[in-house]
Amino acid sequence: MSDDLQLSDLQLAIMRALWERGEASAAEVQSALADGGRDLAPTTVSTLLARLVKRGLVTARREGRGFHYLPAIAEGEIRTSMISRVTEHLFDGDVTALVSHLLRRSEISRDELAEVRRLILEAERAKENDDE
Amino acid sequence: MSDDLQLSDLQLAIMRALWERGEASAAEVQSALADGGRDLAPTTVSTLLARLVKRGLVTARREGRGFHYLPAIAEGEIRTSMISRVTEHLFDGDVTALVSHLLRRSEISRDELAEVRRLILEAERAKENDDE
DNA sequence: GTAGTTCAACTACATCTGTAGTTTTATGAG
DNA sequence: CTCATAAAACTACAGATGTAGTTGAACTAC
Repeated sequence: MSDDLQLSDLQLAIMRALWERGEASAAEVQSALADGGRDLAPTTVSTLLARLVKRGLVTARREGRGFHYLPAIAEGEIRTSMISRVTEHLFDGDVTALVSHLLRRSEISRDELAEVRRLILEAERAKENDDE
Repeated sequence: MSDDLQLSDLQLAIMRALWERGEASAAEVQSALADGGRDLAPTTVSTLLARLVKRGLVTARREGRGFHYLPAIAEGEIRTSMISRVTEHLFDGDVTALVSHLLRRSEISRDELAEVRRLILEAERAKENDDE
């Protein structure tokens, strides 16, 4: 499971634009990126999209004059795969160590901490009802 | 803070070898990688080390016939930087969302959950004594 | 239907990475 | 002092990525 789907920041930004919208034209993606501070030439964005299509992460569908691009993979899958990599290579696969690092290093607020605690308790309850 | 230090898996593997040992010769790094399943030519490892030196992440120190390489950056710093990136680009900077994902998606064991819960409570206590 | 506009397709190129061969240099053995 | 050896330095090259220009095809507005 998980074909090791690692994306660069820029590729991720593009996928995010698509995930948010469901689908979009190259021009729309270009604007989205520009709004996010990455003002790339339209051709650049098209090139990137074409590469993602080639790689199977995005589907292109003819839409009148041009194309519409839609994500061919779920955001959760990418998240899982990318986090796996970090956990694996940076913490020897020890999720606990990763969380520990997050709690210590990040500027995590009191509210966030409380929220995380809630999540944990919830996860524990879920595990209970789940005779593994 | 954090000059965006992103390392590839292979680069990380090398850094890990150095962090574990404090310092090492190219040959030692080569063996370490081989033990970890990446059997690269000695020259390849040297090339990689040279590049890391050039990039300032590793220091080379003459040691008799050859060199000894030592990490010029702490493991924690790399971890922070790489996790930041993931948090930023994959979860819009929302650490809580990242933890939530970890709890739901990862195969996290009951024991790990308990450990994480302990960490949270500890972090909360620490925050208390810390009139922000 | 002719010209302008808008995309997609194709081409280009620098940089980084993974990978390793070849050349040079220093060092230890004899 | 010479030779073998080992390690560093240099060179090479393919693939991925970031970036964008050029070309060609199709649609739009006259």
